[in-house]
Amino acid sequence: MTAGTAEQRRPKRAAPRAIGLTREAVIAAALEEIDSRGLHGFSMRSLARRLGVNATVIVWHLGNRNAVLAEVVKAVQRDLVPPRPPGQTWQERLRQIFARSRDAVRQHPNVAPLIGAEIVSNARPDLGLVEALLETLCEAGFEGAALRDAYNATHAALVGFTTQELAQMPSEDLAGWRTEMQDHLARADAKAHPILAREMPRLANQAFILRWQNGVEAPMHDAFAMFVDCFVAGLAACAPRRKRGTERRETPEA
Amino acid sequence: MTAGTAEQRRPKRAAPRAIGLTREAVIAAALEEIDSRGLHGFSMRSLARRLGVNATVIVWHLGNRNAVLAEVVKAVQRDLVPPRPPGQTWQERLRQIFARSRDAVRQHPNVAPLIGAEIVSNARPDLGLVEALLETLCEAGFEGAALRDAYNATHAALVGFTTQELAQMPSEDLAGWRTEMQDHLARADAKAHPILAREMPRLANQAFILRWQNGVEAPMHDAFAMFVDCFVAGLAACAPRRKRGTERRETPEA
DNA sequence: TTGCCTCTTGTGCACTGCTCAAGAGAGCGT
DNA sequence: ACGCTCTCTTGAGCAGTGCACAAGAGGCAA
Repeated sequence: MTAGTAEQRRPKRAAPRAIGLTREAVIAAALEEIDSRGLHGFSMRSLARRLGVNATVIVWHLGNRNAVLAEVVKAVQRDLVPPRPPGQTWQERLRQIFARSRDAVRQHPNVAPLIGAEIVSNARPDLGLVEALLETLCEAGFEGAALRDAYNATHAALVGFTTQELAQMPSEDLAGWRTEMQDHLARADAKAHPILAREMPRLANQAFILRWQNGVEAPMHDAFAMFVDCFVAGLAACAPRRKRGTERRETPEA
Repeated sequence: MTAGTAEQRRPKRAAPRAIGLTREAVIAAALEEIDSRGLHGFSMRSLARRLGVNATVIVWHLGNRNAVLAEVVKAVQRDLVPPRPPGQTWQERLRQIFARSRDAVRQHPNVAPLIGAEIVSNARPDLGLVEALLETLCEAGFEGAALRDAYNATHAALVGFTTQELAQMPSEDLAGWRTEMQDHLARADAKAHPILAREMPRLANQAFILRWQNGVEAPMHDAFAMFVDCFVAGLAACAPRRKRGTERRETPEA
């Protein structure tokens, strides 16, 4: 409650007490905590312990556990949209944003589920990303309702792949879970699933559903590349006003 | 521990005690509990309360909270792959699986984050789905490493959109969160985000990042349709061995 | 009868998010 | 110098969590 207003009021007055805990310090520590202990191991108390502080003060500064997480997500997704170089096609622009988005999440893989599966991450969102996507899709020829749908499809693709690539591992009994997973694959019925059986050496631990490590230990670079290729090519094919795909964008002369 | 083996051993012996709780009953009740109370509100104790049973017995039967969730996910994803009608193109097949997958999750939206963002959902996975996707992609012309990548891209698309469409709402202070969200959008800087400002009426609560309801209350049918269109068209464009897209599959003569 | 095996219950531990008083200290008006 | 208010911090406490650990109830076989 008071926490929200405290944000802007900060510089007006020096830290009244010795500790001088700030919003920013809490957010930074929270990100560290999630990076090292995982989302499951993150708690208000553990965060407070890291800061050498009583847990209640975090509630006072941020207001809520969800608020802390929302801020962490925001921090991870900072600077997703770089300045656009001249002459960049909309396809290149889209690929650039896709790549940066994945890179950002890969640096903090434990926050992936927040971004992909909890709407909390939308609190105080980065409208710059929205604008950049809209701009790119306008250039591709979408407008009106189709622009909205293309935006949604693009955003889903932007977040969807990485969220799954970095899906959370089970928090307890990891070793047991892994061997159980491997056993299950080894016992797969080759007659019922002939293609799966044939391709198993290439798929085991390298494909969704068939893996026992997530993208942190077993990244899926090639699959991501193909995913982006497919999606961008599909967008170009679906764009109502067909532009020549490789056409350069007019460089602004100002 | 003993729980895993108890599964097969069940029919060997009648329920020795009055209650006669079964694995299946627990899973069904867990799904009901998640449907009605949400994933956040689901706990071993609340599940036990619903079953009129001590919480420890659930641990005995299933072994773990994660195990319960894994079984729930499996139940939701049952029968994702229908028998394939003759003469169905691979594109049609893919669309069919996409549609069924979304429908299945939409019937139990609260489990969406488990499917999309937690690898727990992969425990004892449905290999039938894997085989169906592989078969379809083979038909599209993918093989070898490209087949693997195409499979991964397809699976990411299959789950990614719906996971986000049905992203979890914040569990507490929902009304306050919604008005805050709307205020934030209303205060958007029209000069910094001109396209966003122009399209706002069409985007508000109908687009990712810009909504205050999730897919349960504000479904995104059109966006999903475009997403699938894009992806399938892109796959066709990326397939190494180009097949004529509308070509009918040879009906097996057996 | 004795023993075992399957299922069920209660208790207890360490932990969680969050609320509610109760301060400690700085700055300000008088 | 006095209190006063406002900002920040602390501790205790509540209802809840997942799970481990006995301990028992009842059926079955020897």
